[in-house]
Amino acid sequence: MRSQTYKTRIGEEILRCLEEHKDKALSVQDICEWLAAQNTETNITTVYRQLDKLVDAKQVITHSGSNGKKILFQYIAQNEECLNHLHIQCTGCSKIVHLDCHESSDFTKHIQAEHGITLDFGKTVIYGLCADCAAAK
Amino acid sequence: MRSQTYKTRIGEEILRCLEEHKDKALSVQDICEWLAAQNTETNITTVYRQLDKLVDAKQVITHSGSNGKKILFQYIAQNEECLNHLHIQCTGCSKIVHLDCHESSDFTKHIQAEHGITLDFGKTVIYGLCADCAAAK
DNA sequence: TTGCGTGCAAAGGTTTTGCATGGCA
DNA sequence: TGCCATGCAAAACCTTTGCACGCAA
Repeated sequence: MRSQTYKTRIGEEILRCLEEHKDKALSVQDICEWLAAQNTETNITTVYRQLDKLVDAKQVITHSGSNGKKILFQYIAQNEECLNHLHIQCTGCSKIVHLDCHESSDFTKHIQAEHGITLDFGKTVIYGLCADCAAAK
Repeated sequence: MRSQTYKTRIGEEILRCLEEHKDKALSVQDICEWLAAQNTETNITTVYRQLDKLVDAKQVITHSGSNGKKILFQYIAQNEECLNHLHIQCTGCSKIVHLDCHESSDFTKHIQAEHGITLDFGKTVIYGLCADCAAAK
């Protein structure tokens, strides 16, 4: 349990980075480089630790990437709404699509009712290719 | 491009291991230990290389685990049928459920038609808690 | 002043690579 | 015999941890 949290420049910049890339999947490396480009050089360790705090505070959700090697830190969940629907990430442009339509919630209910499984939206990322990337091929 | 492939004892044992655990997610470590238990001691490097070949040959699909650290090697896709439906892994017992019902294919079609995204079944694992594990809590 | 945040270095774990040797065809 | 497969060691990579110092409150 964390008793208190200080507000620091780096912490705020990381949040800003995540907010500005809400629909993109970022790696820790990406965040570090973005910070550097903003003249906020920092150690990668600090990024990891800040992200841990943000995850604790439920402001950010983390996943492992489809490549299996690097963990990708994803979008910011402002009022936890992202914990109530599925997400798709385009394997081409790594854009995130939020599935908050009712067909998806029907699907979720079906999984629950027929297969007995309660989905974990915070851990799941569905991969696919978006129309733009498909057209670009 | 691989010009040829030899059939070796270790290669066959790894396939057997995957077949016998079709509904479980395995780590490379797990496979190694299973082999050792079958009196087929081997180097972990060999397992990695065999799995690479199996992936090339589309006999196996690999994913990164939900924890984000270890890659889990999953089931074997005998005639690629697993590349045509989604999979759910229980975060409790790591059992794999194959979603080959038509509600799922309706969902897939919806994603395609309304969101313009073609799902990548080979890269996607949906996470959730199965009924047994939920009851055990 | 107190104690969390940061940076650096080192450790830990997983996966990949290089090279010599072994084994299938 | 010709190549691919294997084993061992080392390297590469990502993430975590320890410790001293800096900085917010």
